[in-house]
Formats: sequence, structure tokens, C-alpha cells
Amino acid sequence: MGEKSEQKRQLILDTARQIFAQKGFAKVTMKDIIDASQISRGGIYLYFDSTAAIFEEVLRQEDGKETAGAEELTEDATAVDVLLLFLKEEKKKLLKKKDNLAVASYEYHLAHGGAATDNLLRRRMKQQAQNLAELIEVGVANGEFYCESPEDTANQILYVLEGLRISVHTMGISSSAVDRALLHIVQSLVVEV
Amino acid sequence: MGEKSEQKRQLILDTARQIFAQKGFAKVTMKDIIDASQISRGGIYLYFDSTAAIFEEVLRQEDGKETAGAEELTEDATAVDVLLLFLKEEKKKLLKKKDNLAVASYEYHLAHGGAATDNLLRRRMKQQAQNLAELIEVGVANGEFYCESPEDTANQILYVLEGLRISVHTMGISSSAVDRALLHIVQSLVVEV
Amino acid sequence: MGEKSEQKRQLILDTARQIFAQKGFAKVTMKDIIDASQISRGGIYLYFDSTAAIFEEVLRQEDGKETAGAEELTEDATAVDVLLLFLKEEKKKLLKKKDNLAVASYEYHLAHGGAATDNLLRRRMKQQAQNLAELIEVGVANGEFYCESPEDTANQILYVLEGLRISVHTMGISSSAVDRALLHIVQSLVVEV
Amino acid sequence: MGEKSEQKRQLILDTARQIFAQKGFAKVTMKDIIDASQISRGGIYLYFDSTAAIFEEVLRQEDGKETAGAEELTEDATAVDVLLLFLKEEKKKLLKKKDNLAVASYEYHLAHGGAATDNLLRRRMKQQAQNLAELIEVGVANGEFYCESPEDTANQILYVLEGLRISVHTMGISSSAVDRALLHIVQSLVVEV
DNA sequence: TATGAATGAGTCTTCATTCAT
DNA sequence: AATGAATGAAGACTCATTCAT
Repeated sequence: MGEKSEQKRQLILDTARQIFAQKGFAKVTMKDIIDASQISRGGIYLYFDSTAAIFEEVLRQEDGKETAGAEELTEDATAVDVLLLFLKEEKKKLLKKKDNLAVASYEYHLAHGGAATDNLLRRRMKQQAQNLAELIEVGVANGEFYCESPEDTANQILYVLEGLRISVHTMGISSSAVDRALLHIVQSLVVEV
Repeated sequence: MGEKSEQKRQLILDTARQIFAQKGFAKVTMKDIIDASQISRGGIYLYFDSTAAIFEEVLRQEDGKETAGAEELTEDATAVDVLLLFLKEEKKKLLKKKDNLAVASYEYHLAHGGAATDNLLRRRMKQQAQNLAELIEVGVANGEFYCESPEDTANQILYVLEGLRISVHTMGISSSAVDRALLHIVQSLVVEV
Repeated sequence: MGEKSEQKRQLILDTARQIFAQKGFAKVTMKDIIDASQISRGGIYLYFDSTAAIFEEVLRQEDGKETAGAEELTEDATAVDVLLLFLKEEKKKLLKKKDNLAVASYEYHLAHGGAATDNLLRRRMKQQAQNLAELIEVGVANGEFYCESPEDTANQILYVLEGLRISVHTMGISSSAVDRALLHIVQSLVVEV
Repeated sequence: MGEKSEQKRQLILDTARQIFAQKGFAKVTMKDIIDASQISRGGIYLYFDSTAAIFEEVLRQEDGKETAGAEELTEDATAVDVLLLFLKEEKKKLLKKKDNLAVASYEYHLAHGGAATDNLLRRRMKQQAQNLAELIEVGVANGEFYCESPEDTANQILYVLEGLRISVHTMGISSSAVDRALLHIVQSLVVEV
């Protein structure tokens, strides 16, 4: 019982995820999700109260997925290696057209006020900043990086990434522009040989 | 007549501007603008076809205003002075709550696809990047700044600003976080004395 | 403009009145009124926000009508004549099946809390009590009636009428039962010859 | 099983009774009763077809309770004593806010047409009228009351009570207004000393 | 008997847009 | 050029009722 129910709930979420990736958040209606899921008009309200509630759950699951992954490096990877991998991954996420919730996420958070206490975006950014700062510290200790304030630098990198992401979707900046920006990040950090 | 007509058009734009600044773009309806302007339900269509058309014009006028201003420095201002003033201004724009079209602009551009050829946002960013790059070159020549690639650095600064702007509205980052980020920009650029 | 608009408004009210008389208040939907009036789904909201708003206006107009009328007696009518006419009129209203808003009125006032300050029902009952008390005083002065407290008696008569009215609609009491009750009122008041 | 089943049925009725007392009849949904009882969405239909069916049963049980009670007088109570007690009880029922099915009962009977053959309300009123008439006859025989037609007077008293009851809920008449009306009843009946 | 997920009809309400004046 | 009444499509949501288990 609970199991079947859970399956349906997940079906709705998966379907909705696709729709949000296609249409963003604002334009998506309950009807869109109803028509795409195999559920009735009234049935969806057994699971979710609104598109916002659905999207929040989609984001939560997304967040769970993200935290996982990223174990593609060998033990003896250098800090530079890790940084490059991180940026490569970020670039991929930045530029991918399909299956990208970025626009929906922006629309949702813009519409629902960024100051919410349970803001996943902010929590995640803090986590990333910490990880990145640690990486930079390691790199500095190794002599790979030159950096006076790892924490500030980590944040700056994340702001650049965030700036690139929103720019991709609002200004249509090109893939090569992203490349140059990411390259510049690396260059300002890595000790020239 | 043409003049009266023009006045009415401008009245609509000014009124709409306020509304967009308050409510963003997505939530604003024709009715909102009609009720606030002194125009009839049918009459507004003589001037504009949609909220999007109105907002585009608002943005266009906004762009005109921006290009002006910024002459508050004396002739003998140093590059550092100019940079600091620029960042101070940007910070002010970043954080102001009232009369801020940022959210509306994001919502509009996210909804209407960032890839439009006549994208004002992108055009303006390019212009800013050029100005900033020139400033940095001057600073480098003066020995005020240390920078290997003024162009890339200029872009990076703008991406950080863009990242900060969207973060303010989606993550509710604090004023002090903005300060730190801006300070870090200056520090990475200015030659330590 | 205002005139045509006013006509439409009145058309809605007249149509709605019929429907309320047929179906009571609770079961009537906006759709019922829309379908019966010549107005569109959205159009009705230009005039009224809800069935309650419409019904309130219907009642208000009804109240206006009631205050009028009742000039069917000659100058030299006795107090008994007036009382008998009053009771005859009330009986007619009590028992009529068509064009009777009593059920709707009960449903509305039961659902919307009887304690509203602008309660038309209460205001009207007070007015009636006053008129009736005056009539009884006249009758007493004439030697037609015997009554120690005209005011209390007037109220009692009105409560009996109210009791009869609700009983007609909730217990289906018969016309002859109403007759007996009204007759008893007269008998307890009129001095036996 | 039959017993367990009966318990569940009664549980539904008791729960529903509370809800009807709170919300009246019209606004109560099956869902309300289901949520408050410990029964499943489908399960309730094994016992009752509709809120109306439930309410009818609630009323039937209520009727049973009422018939009981009222033995609080000693053997040698006078007719006046009995009348006063009766009116006191009725007043209490009239004015109590909690646990009062009056509004629900009105809503139900108004919506379901008062003419039903099995109308409990009418049956009960007849019973009360008979009892009251007998009491008055006793009082007249005792010389306590003056009354020419005990039956009509009994009915009139009941109509006044009914008029007061509906007025409490539709006009919000005050406790003191009820007092005056009841006092007037007694005064018109009791032989002045 | 009992469950509770699922259904879909029905209602309310808003909005961009049209059109007679 | 201008008005504002009117339209009807579209979306949100609720609820009684059914049905597979």
C-alpha cells in the first residue's frame, strides 16, 4: 500500500522534474503535471498541494543526488586535479540544455523570496564553499596553489560560477566564454611553473 | 495628439516600472498596470501588446539612464579610486530593495530565453567589460594594479557581481557577504604597498 | 453606459431572486445564476463577488418593496380591521410556495451567523414590533382590544408568526394549523362582545 | 461482529453529532466525519449513504434522549411549577451555544423539505403540544391558570418558542429578549393573585 | 467487512483580449 | 483614439463515490 503509493509519488516527481527542466517553474501548471503523469485531476492533491510543493521535493531529491557522486579520482590525485575535475563538472552542468533545472530553480527562488530559512541553495553553496576552501588549503600546503585567503577565494569561485550560470540563461553567453572564465580561475590560483 | 499620446505611453511605462520593481515580472498582469495607470482596459493595447512588450521598453529606457551618470570623480582620480567607486555603486544597486528591477529582469530573461539576439543584458555586460578592462589596463600602467589579463579579470569581476546579484535574490545572502566578496576583488587586483 | 450596466445588474438580481426562491440559498451556485442570466462566466464577477453578495442585494431590494404597500384600508378602518388585514397578509406570505425567499433567507442567515450588525431581519422585526405595538395601543384606547403590555404582545405575535414560518418550511404544518394559530392571536386580543 | 459493527456505527454517529453541532448541517462533508471518526473513506458507506442519512439517525437518537429526562419535580408540584420548569429548560436549550443541533436541524429540514411524512420535528411538536395542553387543563382545573382553549394556547406557546429559537440563530436576539417573551407567556396564562 | 487510493465531475475565479460605441 | 463591458479559455481545488485488494 504505502509502497505503491510511494511509487506513484515518485512517478509524479520524476514526471514533474522533466517538465520543470523543459519549461522552468513559473509556467508549469498542475494540469501539465497531471496530464504527463498517469494520475487524475484530483489524485495529485493526495500527494502534493501545489507545483511549488512538488518542485521543492524535486529540488530536495536533486540535492541528495548531488551530494553523492564525485568519486572518480584516484587516491593520489593532486589538488589541481581535483579542482580541474570540479570545474569540468560544473561546466558540464552549466551548459547542458536538457535535464537542467537551473532555470526552474531560479524562477522558483526568485518568486518565493530568497530569504527562506530552509533555503537549499544557500545551504548547498555554504557546503561547497567549505569543501572548496579545504581543497585550496591543501593545494596551498602542497605548493600547488598560491592563495592568501582560501575561504574568500572559494567564495569568489562560487560567485563566478553562479554568475556564469545565470548569464548562460539570461544572456546566452557562449560555451567558449565559460571556458575562458574557468581557465582564468585556474590561472589565478595555480602557481606558475 | 502625437505628443499627448507619447505622454500617455510614458505614463504607462513609469507606472509599470514601479509595479515591476515591486512584484517582479512574472506576477504582473495587464490588469495591474491598467489599474495603476490612468488608462482603460482596451486602451493599453493601443500602446503595448503585452506585459513583456512593456517590460522590454522599461528595460530599454533603464539602459539609457544607466549609460549616463557616473561622473562624480575629479580628473586626477586614480584607477583604484575609479574601481572603488564602481564597486560601491554596484554594491548599492545590488542591495537596494526598492526601485530594483533585478528580480523582474531575471524573471523576464529566464522566461524569454537568454539567447535573444537583441539581448540588452549581454550588450551591456560587454560594454562594462570593455570599460573595466580599460580601467585595469590604466591601473596596471600606473603600477596601481597587478594583472596579467585585464580582459579576463574584468569579465571575472562582472561574473562575481552577477553571481552576487542573483545570490542576493535567491539565497538572501547578507550585506556583509557582499562586502567581503567585493573587498576580495580589490585585494586580488591592487598591488600591496 | 452606467445605465446599461445597471440594467444588467438588475437582470442578474431578478434572475437570481427566482433561483433563490426555488432552490433556497445553500444549493445555488454562481453557475446557476450565470446560466439563467444572460451573462458570461467571468462577467458576473464584474457585478458581484459571490452568491452571498447577490443574495444580500436581493434581500435589500426585497426589504425596500416590503416597506411600501399595505395601503389598502380606508381611513376609518378599526384597529381590528388593520390587525386582521396584517395577519391575512402574513398568512399569505407564510404559505405561498412560489416566489418565496423565506427558505433562502433562513439558510443564508443560519449560515452567516445571525449576529451580524447589519442584520436586516432583526431591523425589520423591530420595525414591525413597533408598528404592531402602536396598533394595539390604538385598539386598547378604542376599547377594541384588551392588552396589558402592547409591546410584549406585539413581540409575541411576531414570534408566533416567525414560529409558524419556520414550521411551515421545516415541519410542513398545514394551512389550517396556521389559521387556528392566527385566529387564536386575534381571540386573545379582541374584547369579547 | 454485529456488535463491533454496532459500536463503529455509534462511534460515527457520536462523532458526527459533535461536528453537526459545531458546523451546522450544510457545511459538513463526508470527509469531515471520516477524518474525525476512526473509519476509512470507503468504510463509512457500509453504514451510511450520506451526511443526510447520518444526520437523520443523529436526530432520531436525539429524539429518544429528549423523551427521557424531566423528572425533577416532586409529586406535589403545581401546574405553575411544571410550566416554569418547562420554560426554563426550553430557554436553556434555546440559548446554549455548544452542543446545539438547532442550526443543523434547521438547515437539514429546510434543505430536505419540511413536508416529509416521517418528520420527527412535527411529531415531537405534536407530542409536546398534547403534554402542554394537558398541563394547562390541569392548571385551569386547579384555578392556577386562566385559559379558554388549552390546546390552542399550548400550540401558541410552542410557536413562540420556535420563533424564539430561529430568531436566536438568524437575528441574534438577546438572552433578555428571550426572558421577556417567556415571562409574557406565563403572565398571560397565570391567574393574577 | 474494511481499506484508502483513485476518479472525474463540478465549482470558483482570474485574465488577456475583443468589440460596439 | 479611447472606453469599459463582456467574453471564454484556463487553472486551481474539492468532494462524493467507486473499486481493487
